[in-house]
Amino acid sequence: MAGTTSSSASNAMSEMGSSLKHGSGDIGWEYAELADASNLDRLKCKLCGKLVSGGIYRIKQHIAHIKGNVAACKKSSDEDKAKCKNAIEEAKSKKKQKSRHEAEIRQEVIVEGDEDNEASQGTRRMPHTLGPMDRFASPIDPDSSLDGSRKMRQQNINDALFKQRTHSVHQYLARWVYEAGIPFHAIDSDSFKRFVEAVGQFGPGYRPPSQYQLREPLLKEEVDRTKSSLKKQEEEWDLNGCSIMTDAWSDRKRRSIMNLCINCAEGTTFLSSKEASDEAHTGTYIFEYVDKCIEEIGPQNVVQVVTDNASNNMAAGNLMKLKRPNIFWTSCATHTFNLMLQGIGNQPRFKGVIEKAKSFTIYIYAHHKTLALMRKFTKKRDIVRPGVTRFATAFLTLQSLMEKKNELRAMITSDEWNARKHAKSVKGKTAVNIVLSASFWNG
DNA sequence: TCCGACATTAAGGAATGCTG
DNA sequence: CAGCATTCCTTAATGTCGGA
Repeated sequence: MAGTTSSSASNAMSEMGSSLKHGSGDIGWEYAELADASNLDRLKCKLCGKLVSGGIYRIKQHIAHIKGNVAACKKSSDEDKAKCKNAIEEAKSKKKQKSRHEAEIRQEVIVEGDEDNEASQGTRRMPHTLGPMDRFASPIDPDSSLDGSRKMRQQNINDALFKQRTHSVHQYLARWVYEAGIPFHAIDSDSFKRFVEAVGQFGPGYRPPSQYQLREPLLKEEVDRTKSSLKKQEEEWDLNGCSIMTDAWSDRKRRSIMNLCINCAEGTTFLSSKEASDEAHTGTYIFEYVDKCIEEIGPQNVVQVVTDNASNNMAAGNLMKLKRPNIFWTSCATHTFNLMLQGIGNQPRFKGVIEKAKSFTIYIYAHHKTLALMRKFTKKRDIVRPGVTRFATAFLTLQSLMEKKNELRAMITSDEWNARKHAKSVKGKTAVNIVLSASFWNG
């Protein structure tokens, strides 16, 4: 769609012989126009009419009489030459500036107590421009003499110096972590350690990949690698079979997500997930999704499917039984347990207490001041809050309330509590009544 | 609910590399 | 050195989210 409109637009433009079409303000367009609307690399020099392929850059070279890729334009004036030359130089200097900036950043890096700093600065340029031979050099620094001396020195380095240097590297690392908002635990990951070691082995002048490299080629490589590393698991599937586990949940944006994981003796793998907000989670829907995945893995490998006990899942289970009678449809034990707790919780005797506890905790957490007050009295400990789906937490809440019984009672009878204006509201009073009532605590 | 600051994605274009 | 392919970068469009 977009392609057709843009090409028709460029048609119109080239008819007008205008360079406007290219939103780029590149000066080259003053001297060239598209020779062929469909081929952006094929350009015609406005001065001598020469056809040049290879894009606007070569037009500039053509005008500026820069040899190597195109024949020089015979009709360009000195002014034109200068203009294009400037444009090229400018772009080049811009690039240079960028790399110089980068180099400067590198230069700034001084690892304290690094007495061969001077020496390495001298050689820094060398690895910067890798020659053709570097390709064949061993992954470890090829310059053995330099490398050897450095290694020796590191071994002989005295403790204090070593510490100092480590510290100064730490600082650079920490700054990066803070600036970029890297989660702290990232530092513990093995891949990070490998990375650090790799940089160390590379020596000075390592250039990190660009954003582009990171998100396109490198990512693709990594995906392939991961896939191949899962080969082992797939073999295990073939050998001993596997189970599929599924669950649906809502993320923080209230999007509904369905997950499928595969479990086998080798471990658990995430298989796929699906955003299913706009689909009703009917049994058929779930069944189709799971069935598709079974098809992918190979029906002969799948032993069972594990789900929670929601009725739609049970419906899906029935469908599955019809289509694939040899696959077990198992409901999750935890969920069964959860349902049991829920059943207990619904009995009138517990229900009242739970309701009271709920309204009390909700009140506390609804206002930040009451919350702060509560934390003060309970010494920073929170009350476990009831989740809607996980019924066990209702009981955990009760337990945690019991633990803090005395603190809570002290809190609501304190002056600080009474000074709060919420305390006089209806909800506040209800909360107080709950905590003070013996029937609540005694169940 | 509207705005502004960012983040993410997609597409276009420049630069460069390779080959005959 | 022309022609084509590939890589890289920039820009424009679009999406997201917190705060007024």
